[in-house]
Amino acid sequence: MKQKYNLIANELRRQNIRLSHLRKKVLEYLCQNPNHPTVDEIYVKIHKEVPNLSRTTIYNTLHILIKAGLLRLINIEDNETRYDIATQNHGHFKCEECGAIFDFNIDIDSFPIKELTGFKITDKNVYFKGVCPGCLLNIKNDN
Amino acid sequence: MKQKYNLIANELRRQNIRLSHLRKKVLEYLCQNPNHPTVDEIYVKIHKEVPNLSRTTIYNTLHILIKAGLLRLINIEDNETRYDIATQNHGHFKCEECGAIFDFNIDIDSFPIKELTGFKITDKNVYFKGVCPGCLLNIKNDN
DNA sequence: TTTAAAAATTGTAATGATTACAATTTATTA
DNA sequence: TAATAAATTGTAATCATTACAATTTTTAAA
Repeated sequence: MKQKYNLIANELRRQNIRLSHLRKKVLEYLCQNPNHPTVDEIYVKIHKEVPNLSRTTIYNTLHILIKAGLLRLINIEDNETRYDIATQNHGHFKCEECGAIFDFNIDIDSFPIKELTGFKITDKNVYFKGVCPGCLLNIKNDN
Repeated sequence: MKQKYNLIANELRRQNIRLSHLRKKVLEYLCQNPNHPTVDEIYVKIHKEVPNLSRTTIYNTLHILIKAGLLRLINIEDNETRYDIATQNHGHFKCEECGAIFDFNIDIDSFPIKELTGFKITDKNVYFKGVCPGCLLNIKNDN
């Protein structure tokens, strides 16, 4: 958590992007909650400590982090955008029962795709959907 | 094109989903334009032939096809939802310069992910982003 | 063929996330 | 301390999608 925060803080400094008080808060939240939060989840939490916080600030900060290559935007459902500070090579599984998102390791680079030779690839995403073991159990028990 | 249309029409019949005049139009469009259209692209085209067409009808039809497992919703950007009638196992590459989406073959099932044992997986998606060869060439020539 | 019920379609209004932007506040530098 | 730049706020606009009641069309039965 703390290591990741420091790594990102350093990278921002290197890119001459100021880490203001509110941006620190957002970055702390993202590092402490790597559970792919929505904008609203971030806003509601920080708003408790900073009552006159604007949603626009959250959007601004997230956009800056994305532009700096330090945050990844996750599009699984078309009506909810989520953010992921863990930028290692991994996929996402979304449970359609409880809504939780699970990370899983997958080395996408190990499949060279010959149809994409000559393409410049800057971003690779894998996401699965289905039902997680916990919800599968609940569904069974309900019957 | 025609084969795919017939396959889907049969499956709809099997599921007791009526293929009305407008639904036929939408399905024809999707089969003839497997280039991952947006709702608006579909609407604008069919609206030319059917002037008093409602957008809601397009949404309804697409939802019905998705529910029947015959259409796939693609979320790459968070502000544009696209639809894909080709349901074979393939990935999508989106060019961030020209916006085009390219299909590529990838056999996702060939990577068993041990972290997801016990999960019920119903949907697997892979998408990449970057710049396509055509746009790479244009960028080079502009300099 | 006529009629009643069911399904499809329309069109308007509501929703809700995101963005635009001008005004204000805060931080930085000379 | 003053001048400048950057960050933040808050309201209004945008835009895709959904909700829903009214209307039209289709289906199936009498």
